[in-house]
Amino acid sequence: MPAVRRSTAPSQPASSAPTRSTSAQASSLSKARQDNAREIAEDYVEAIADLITLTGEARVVDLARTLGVTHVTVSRTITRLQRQGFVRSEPYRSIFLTESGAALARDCKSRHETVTAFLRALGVRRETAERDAEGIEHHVSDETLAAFLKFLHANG
Amino acid sequence: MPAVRRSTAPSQPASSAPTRSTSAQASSLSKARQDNAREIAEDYVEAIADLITLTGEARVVDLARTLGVTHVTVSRTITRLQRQGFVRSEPYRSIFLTESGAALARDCKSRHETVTAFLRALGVRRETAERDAEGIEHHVSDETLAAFLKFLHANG
DNA sequence: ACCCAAATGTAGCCAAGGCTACGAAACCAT
DNA sequence: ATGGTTTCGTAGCCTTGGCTACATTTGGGT
Ligand SMILES: [Mn+2]
Ligand SMILES: [Mn+2]
Ligand SMILES: [Mn+2]
Ligand SMILES: [Mn+2]
Repeated sequence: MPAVRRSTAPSQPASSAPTRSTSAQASSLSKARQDNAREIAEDYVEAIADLITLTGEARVVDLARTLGVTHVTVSRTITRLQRQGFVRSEPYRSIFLTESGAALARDCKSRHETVTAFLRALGVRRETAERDAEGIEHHVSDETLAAFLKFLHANG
Repeated sequence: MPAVRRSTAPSQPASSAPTRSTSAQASSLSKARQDNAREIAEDYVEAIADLITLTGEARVVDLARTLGVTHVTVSRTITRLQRQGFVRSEPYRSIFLTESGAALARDCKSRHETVTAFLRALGVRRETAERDAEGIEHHVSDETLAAFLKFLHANG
């Protein structure tokens, strides 16, 4: 008798179906992948802006402390951010934001604060709101952000 | 005269300050890094569960379409998920969720739906809600999720 | 049975984020 | 000015997510 082969589950035609209805979902999902580097960039420029405001300059060690990574990781990432035009820096000097980088930082900080305030308004504890906002901030579209602001204005 | 050295910005003591106040923030941020693989895992198990429900089985090609990546990427990721105990699969066969994987899938799907419904309730358009939820779902803590649900019940 | 198209796997490449270890530069006191 | 501490850079390693090109296995049709 022929070996049983076939998996142990099926019981339905399967296959051939998913081809069109899923493509919409695919775009939502595939996006989320490559965007990792962009999220990192956002956290960096925001941290750099904060450090400059708070201490006058952004140094590698300070960024490493703020971001919770080693100075090596910061150093290499700064190289990438410079290549992408968000910062400029010279060896052993502190780091500066370019116009583009500063603009991104402003945008990120704004989103960060809106998300945090929104979660707080919903009754989430400060610590949790801060933690969740740190991740959520990178995924709120302008439309959703507007909805958050509208809610805040209505429940101020 | 001694070369000018020093960067072109400062004007403040700088340094030495950020060391304690930043550590809280660091934990929020450092988290967001390594968690990338976990987010991917969540999207995979959720997609696998959906495919099994919809078509009876989850095959590599279907996953590739759903997730918007090539079958090669899916294949390798499945290997990792198997190593981590979320799925089991044999060469050329369809993919199954383990108990652990199924549990994670249920949790993710639940979060996904709650976030989507919440955004919809806030007035965000369906398409935008779907897209944003796909990213936000991975960053919502139990506490925040509870706040979302509370809002939904109050504004059902 | 056989053949071919589709599905899956493999090899090998890249970018990115993380790390440790170690060397070089800068800075601060003495 | 010199030396020690701190900061920064480099080398080299790992993991992961993506890809193309190519090999292999399945499975359906003739
Ligand atoms: Mn963040
Ligand atoms: Mn932030
Ligand atoms: Mn997702
Ligand atoms: Mn999802």
